[in-house]
Formats: sequence, structure tokens, C-alpha cells
Amino acid sequence: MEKTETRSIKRDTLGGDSSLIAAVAAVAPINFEEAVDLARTFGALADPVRIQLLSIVASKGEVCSCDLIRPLAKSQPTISHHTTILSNAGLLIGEKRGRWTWWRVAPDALGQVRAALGASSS
Amino acid sequence: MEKTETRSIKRDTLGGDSSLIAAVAAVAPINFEEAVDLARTFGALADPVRIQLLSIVASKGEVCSCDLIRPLAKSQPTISHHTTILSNAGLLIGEKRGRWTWWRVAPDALGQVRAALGASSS
DNA sequence: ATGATACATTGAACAACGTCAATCTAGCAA
DNA sequence: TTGCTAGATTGACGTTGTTCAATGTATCAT
Repeated sequence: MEKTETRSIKRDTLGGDSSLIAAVAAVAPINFEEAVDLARTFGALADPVRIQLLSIVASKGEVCSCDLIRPLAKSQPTISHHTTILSNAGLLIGEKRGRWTWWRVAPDALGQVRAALGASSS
Repeated sequence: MEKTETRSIKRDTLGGDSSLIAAVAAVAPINFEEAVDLARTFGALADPVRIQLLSIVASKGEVCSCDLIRPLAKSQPTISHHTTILSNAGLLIGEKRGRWTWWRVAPDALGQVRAALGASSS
């Protein structure tokens, strides 16, 4: 997607190996910046519409924005708003082909969130 | 913690096996109620203070509220607010002993969040 | 060029959230 | 009892987030 200009808010969250339950291994608590990054990612997931949106894209592999309006029962601007948030969070990847924007789940993005939640068995 | 009365907002999130990337396995998208539950849990994690709070409790095993004020640099009511949210989300467990409330990370709660994010390799 | 379609952006209304001062409740000690 | 301490609750304030109507910008077809 890439903002055409201005500050390109590419966040690229979860670059480090900040683990929430470094806990279990009894390591030191994470620092503030890591916490801000993690919180931002969780914030992108903290909405039912976005969870369902992500789930739909994931289950279909690739979807255009127009195919999300009906199942999510939201207006076109609202859908655009949510895809932008997920995209900025690095969880969704959008590719513009002709008039359509095709969305797919960022490979391994959710896996990185999982990793941040620790290496516990389950 | 248990609200003394009124509606006891015990949420007990993530009871089902709702997987966000049922995707990868090409299953069907999750329903609205599951999405609301997941979003609520992620919402509890969508704040830097709560992430650090959780991290501190995890690294120390057990901590009283008073021990969180200093490292988090927040007022006592604010700390109480955050512990309540994490507790309601089922991520933190509080036990009142004497004048102190002792907090610990709910066993496997984060693991369940991980599970909801899918069974992908990493 | 004209029109239609797919999205993004803007602006505004409303709800939800994070924060703290002030206050209230309980447990403990003198 | 009196006083102190740990924490929860209340109320208020500013910030942020969700939503949609209206509008703007490309892209494609005629």
C-alpha cells in the first residue's frame, strides 16, 4: 500500500525478539519501547471487525476490498480504514492491480505475534 | 479478585478453539462472537503499560500492586485500573492476602492467545 | 470525452480509553 | 479507638478509535 507521500508509517513491528513471558524463563521484563511496539500490534488486533477481516482474507488467500464490505456489513470507507490499520501493523499486505486492491495476510506476521507471546508449549 | 457484587465480568475468554489463521489450513472464517472475544483479549494487551505490567509480574512470579507503581511510573488508581482489565481478561490472577493483593500471570492464558493465532510453525 | 467502478481521504459525531485527584473500604498496629 | 497502609471506586478530563456521508483519485469501458 505505501502512503503515496508524507510520513510513511511503515512500522515493521516485532523486529526484536521481545518475549512477553520471558517470564516463564524468569528473564527480565521488557522495556518500554518493546512494550509500545507490542501494544500497537495488539491494538491492530483489538477490534472484532479486523479479526473477522483478517480471518476472511486468511481463509480465502486473497481478497479485494469490495469483497469485504458484504460479509463485514460495514461501509466502504470503514473497510478501507480497517485494512489500512492492519496494513500499517504489518499484518496485511495490499497489492493494487488495476482498479482492485488485493489483500493477503502477511506471511508469518501472526507467527511473530505468537513468538512474542512466548515459547510456551501451547 | 471477583467483583464483590453486581455483574461479575468474568469473561473466561478463549474457551473455544477459534484459530485466526485457520487460514493457513484453508478453513472457514471465524464467526462474530469468536471475533468479539478475541478482540477483547487483544484489547487487554493493547496498552504499553499493561504489556510491561504483565512482563514484570511474569518475570517476578508474584507481585503486589504497590510494587508496580514505581516501575510503571503510574498512579495507584491507574495501576488498579490496569490490573482489573488484565484480570477481567483472564490474563492475570489476583489473590488478596491481608492488605496486599498478589498478582500472577494466569497459567497458560498467553498460551491460549498463541493458540488462537494459529498453529503455524513459528 | 463520458460514465462507471474500486478505493482512499476528509470531516464530523459519538463511544471508548487512559489518567489522576479525591474518596471509600479493609486490614493491621499502637 | 485512633491511625496508617494497600487498594478499589468514583468522577472528570483529554485523547484516541469507530463509523459513515461526502468527496477525491485512479482505472477501465464505451
